[in-house]
Amino acid sequence: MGRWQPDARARLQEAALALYGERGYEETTVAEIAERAGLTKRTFFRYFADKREVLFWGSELLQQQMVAAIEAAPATASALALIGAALDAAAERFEKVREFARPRHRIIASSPELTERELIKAASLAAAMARALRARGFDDTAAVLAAHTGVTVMHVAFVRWVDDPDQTPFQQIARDALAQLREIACAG
Amino acid sequence: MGRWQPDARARLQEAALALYGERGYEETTVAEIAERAGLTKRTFFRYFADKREVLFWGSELLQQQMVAAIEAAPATASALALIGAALDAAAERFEKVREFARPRHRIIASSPELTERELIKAASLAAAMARALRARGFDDTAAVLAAHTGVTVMHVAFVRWVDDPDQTPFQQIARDALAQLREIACAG
DNA sequence: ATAAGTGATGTCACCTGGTGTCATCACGAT
DNA sequence: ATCGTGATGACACCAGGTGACATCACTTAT
Repeated sequence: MGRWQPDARARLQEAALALYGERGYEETTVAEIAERAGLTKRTFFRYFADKREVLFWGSELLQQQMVAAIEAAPATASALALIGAALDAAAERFEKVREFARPRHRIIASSPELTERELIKAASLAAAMARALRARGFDDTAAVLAAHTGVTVMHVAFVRWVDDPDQTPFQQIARDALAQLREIACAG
Repeated sequence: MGRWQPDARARLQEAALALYGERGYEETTVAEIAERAGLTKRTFFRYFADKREVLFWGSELLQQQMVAAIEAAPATASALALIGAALDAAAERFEKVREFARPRHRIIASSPELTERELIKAASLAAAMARALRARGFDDTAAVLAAHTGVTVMHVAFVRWVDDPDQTPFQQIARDALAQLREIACAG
């Protein structure tokens, strides 16, 4: 083994998740996270842009998979069908990280600063989905509306899923929510 | 005139808007804003919780008016009709501040930090609208979906409105967007 | 085998956002 | 004239974040 332990990034993530959970986000210091990981504050900021980002590393993966699902759907698909395909992709990803999703979500929900960061990630996801929809011929307004709507449905479903005692699959919860949205928009 | 010039808050807001516009948000220091307003850094933080909040003071007014519009609508109104009423209220408010809306929006869009703050304000608005919808008998999921959808439509319309060379009324742009959303959700 | 180079880390100094605490001063009330 | 009150200033301090440079293990060329 060399001078440096491997997986510095993963160690920092684990340390941060643990400390944020134990003592709260605001009460945790970057220096403490780094120390717990056997590193220094300066090194923390070489791996993560700021104190919040350590909880969001890897969130581009979800974005990539949802965009890919939109691109891969049959050419005849409606906007709502494309959103459904993206949500199925999200379901696949979420089920894979179920174990971490709950504590992470609890931490984020407990801090306005972290909630802000999550919201801008969601906005970035929506923008990426809108690009994919535009690329499939939808006009700008329709693409943006559909993309944001999809992200909203995802978020609503996520909150229900992460605290669901029955462990209902995300896919089912999301599909129900999407159907409910359709009712709202088409009724009256 | 006494020791203190009046309207310290307004002076701080003006100074901040001017400096953020001239030199950029990140490049502007709270001490500089305070100095331009004839005050000190400490006093700035007595009026505003942080460097971002100075651009968002008064945003509860929009929320109050949109919620009030939902509460005041006829009892038979559908969820979509209630969103429409809320958007009309937003239109009224936006037209009143048209002059400031553009430079302020430019500044916010230029800084991720400020965008984050705007997003959490939007989320708070959506939560308030969802409460109002629940109070009118909608179940939780429907209320949250409708409220977020309304905020999305508002935002899409706002971005078009603020840069529209024809100065089309916000109300019209928002109504068009809402109709387009309906098409998306009900088609296919 | 030794020297040079490379990449990850540590060290240190520094700026700025943000807060707690106490002093100060103008004003109104007594 | 005195006293209280509320807004402000002054000052010290902490933590997030960054730039610059030193350090050390490991690799590669000679």
